[in-house]
Amino acid sequence: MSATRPGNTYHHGDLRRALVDAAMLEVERGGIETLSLSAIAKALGVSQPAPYRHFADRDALLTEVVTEGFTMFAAALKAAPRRAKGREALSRMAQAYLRFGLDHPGLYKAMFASHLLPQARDGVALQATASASFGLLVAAIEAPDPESAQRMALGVWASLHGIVMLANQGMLQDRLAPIKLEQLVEDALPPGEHNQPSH
Amino acid sequence: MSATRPGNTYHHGDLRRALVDAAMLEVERGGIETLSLSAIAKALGVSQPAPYRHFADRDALLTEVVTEGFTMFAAALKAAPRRAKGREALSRMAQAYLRFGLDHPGLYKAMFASHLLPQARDGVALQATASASFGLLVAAIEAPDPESAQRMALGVWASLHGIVMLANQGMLQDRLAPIKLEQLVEDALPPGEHNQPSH
DNA sequence: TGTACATCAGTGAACGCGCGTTCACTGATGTAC
DNA sequence: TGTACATCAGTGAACGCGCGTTCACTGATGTAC
Repeated sequence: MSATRPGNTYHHGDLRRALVDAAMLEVERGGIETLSLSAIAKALGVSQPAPYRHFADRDALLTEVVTEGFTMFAAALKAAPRRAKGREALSRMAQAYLRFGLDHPGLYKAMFASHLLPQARDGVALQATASASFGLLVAAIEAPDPESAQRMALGVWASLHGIVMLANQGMLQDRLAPIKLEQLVEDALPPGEHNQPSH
Repeated sequence: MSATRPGNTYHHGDLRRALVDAAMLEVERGGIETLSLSAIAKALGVSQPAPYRHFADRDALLTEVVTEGFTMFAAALKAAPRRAKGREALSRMAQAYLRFGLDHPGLYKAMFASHLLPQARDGVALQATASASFGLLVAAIEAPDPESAQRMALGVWASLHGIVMLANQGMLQDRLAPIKLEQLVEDALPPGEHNQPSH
């Protein structure tokens, strides 16, 4: 009866968990459009209406998937700088951003370019979750005042988002030649104090 | 019998043209996912299978829409600099890019973030069309050598793409405060010779 | 420990829907002579 | 100009499909006494 369902081992075991995992895989494989509740239920060896015991509808399951995506994403950004500080920390965070986007193309697109985020119902909660990640970026920027930091962070975010989306569309591979995506990310960051050499 | 169908005024008038126009409107309104051949046919007062006289399938119609989108896009970029040269020309082109993206959210997303571009069948032709626009961007960049120009253009492109996509998702409006999208675009460009003031 | 009951995660059948697409056709338009 | 024919853009009916979702149900699990 508790909200967190401690040891939920009913009939199936933990269908809710299994649904979210399967949905996440499907979002990665085929994107958000092709995800079908029926197909997932069938794949899990469960009847078609079974998912409705755990999710009000298709979008509710998708929202859960995307929410978990944002959590993973924030964790990746947070962990990236390790002990580094200042400009180096920002660089590592940006590279972690790129890596996450490339490693999870379907999930990333579902998070940042689907109908879920602009939606009235769950969009607000998702927006808040997404904002946490953006906050990490702002905090990693060194700027004279908060407004500059916000502005620079927006620029960096847009760049990273563009790089990830274009790369995942396959639109950069022919044009990169010797240039690497990592270098493109580095170029997108504000210059460091000592104008450090590219690596 | 000519390929261009000179005065095609058969039964409907010009169903092909009408289909593309209606599809473009639908892509703008509801995006690429919700576009339905049947619905469009019905809306045009024509039977459900009529579109198949002009397009092999749904994707063929969508490809046509996106191709026209790229043509409009390239024209907008090309026209933007007017008589300006150098850095000012680049700035105007970038602002035109932003404007196009904001004015045609559904079309822009269909062009740059749909399944069509990475597709084997028509993707190649589309990629070529898209490349023309990117070429305009490269040409507008002043750089010591072609490789630098390419690299800088990729950076600018990614920034613009990110700004457009995030803005159209509604993810920037709460964060911009006094910052304007146009300013964000300006920030994304390489600095000019005289470090000109922002306008 | 044993029994009666409440809860609730699953089932099976069915719904209405709109979709993309195929088919054989019809009838309007264009063309050759 | 008139007729016979070819072309081809449309129609009407139908297909199979998978979808999201609702419903009344069943049977396993958990709980109170």
